[in-house]
Amino acid sequence: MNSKPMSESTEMYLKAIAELDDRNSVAVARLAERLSVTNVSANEMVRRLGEQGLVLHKPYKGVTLTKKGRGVASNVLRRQRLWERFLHDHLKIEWAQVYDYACSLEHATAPEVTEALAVFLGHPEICPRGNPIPAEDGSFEPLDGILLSEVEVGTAVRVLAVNATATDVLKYLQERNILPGRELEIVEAAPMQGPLTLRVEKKEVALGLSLAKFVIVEPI
Amino acid sequence: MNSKPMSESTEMYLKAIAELDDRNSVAVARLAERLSVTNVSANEMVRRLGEQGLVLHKPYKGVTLTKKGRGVASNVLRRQRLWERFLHDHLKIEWAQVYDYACSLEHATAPEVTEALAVFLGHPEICPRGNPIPAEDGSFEPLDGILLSEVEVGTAVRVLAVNATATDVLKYLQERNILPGRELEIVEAAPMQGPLTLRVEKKEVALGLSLAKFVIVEPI
DNA sequence: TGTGATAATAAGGTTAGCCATAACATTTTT
DNA sequence: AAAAATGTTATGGCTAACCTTATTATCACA
Repeated sequence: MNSKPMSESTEMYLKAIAELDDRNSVAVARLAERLSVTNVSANEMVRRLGEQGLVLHKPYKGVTLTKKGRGVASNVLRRQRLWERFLHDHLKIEWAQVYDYACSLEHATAPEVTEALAVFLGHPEICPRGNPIPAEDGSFEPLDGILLSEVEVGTAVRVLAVNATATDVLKYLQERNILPGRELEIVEAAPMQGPLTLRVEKKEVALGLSLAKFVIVEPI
Repeated sequence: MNSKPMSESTEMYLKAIAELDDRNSVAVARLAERLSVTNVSANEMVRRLGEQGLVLHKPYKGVTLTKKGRGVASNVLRRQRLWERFLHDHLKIEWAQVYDYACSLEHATAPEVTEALAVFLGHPEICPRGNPIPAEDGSFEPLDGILLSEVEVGTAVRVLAVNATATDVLKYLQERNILPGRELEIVEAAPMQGPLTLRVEKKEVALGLSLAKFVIVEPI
């Protein structure tokens, strides 16, 4: 086993790559953006991660997790999402804030605690945001849904997951009832990358395309 | 409110002082010992804490928490001990390991999470090691017991709390059933700072004086 | 094919928290 | 009161992650 403790920073980078990754690679600039660091810092860190064999960086082509890196990332996601469940279901913390609080806890959680937590929670399979919780061995089945931003006008869909992580974005979506499990219909899509108009819970709401990219849905 | 986030290191120092403190002051060397850093490092850190108004350091006389420092320390202890309760009562984690795991979690816990946890746990008053859990405002009533090392031979006592923090020490005590709530009798005290012989749960066990100093008891 | 946008690297700086070694100050013990 | 033990400060060094500014490399498109 090569389970030397990873630094918090390392874990955050690997997790961010896993969260952004569409099974392909992630631009270092996207990474920098999500982690709120400069491009230069992200590049430095990516180099370090590469030296540790956690990622593969092809300059100008993006970063990919190695097998080892993916393992660590799954593990982080598992801890993160188990804590999300606990905070939401048992501590009754507001949906939009759960991600953020869980994020702090995840780095402070030993394997034994993680597994005890999983048992306590009854081995949940998805987190409050709708994402699958990786198993202890890192495996999980990816959601098969499509981005809300790519749905045709007139379609009725059900929200599978919300992939945003910033609390303010989550709050915004929560206020508009765009939450896992809810059903909605695309009423209109404004031209020129304009906002969508959705019918949610009998009300019409407008949603910018960039936010719609955070929402994963399936047709119903 | 002066609640800028304290660094993990700062929290650990303040907590250590609070845990060692007999309402008086703590030698910097004791602090260094408990935190496993060199004396030089501890002195440096104490200087920094002094500059922030968290402690008072009288050279050669020890460190004392200021009002502000004590407030922060109480807060850390509250988080620590609430997590201990959770890990022990709900996650069923072994008594001796709870302190250590809780220690990592405490630094990653926002006030809102702390209070939600307190509610979830039903506002417990003592941690699994027997120590009082400070209230949200930092107040708590100190235990009034005496050190096991100072009890007269022949006395029967009840364990109130175990003040050790190192997992191996806790394991050692756990194996010998020296746990909060247990009753025991001092059978013999070897001369020259020698070990105590105790009767615990009908068995006799020997316990070195330095370990006995971790155990707080009350006569019965 | 050249040009503007984007990505990467180079160079030098900052901070917190640690380390070792050595000198100096004080307290405690003899 | 001197010696031994202990505590403190001074110096100089280290590391991980960040930063800024400037330069260079590559890509993508007109």
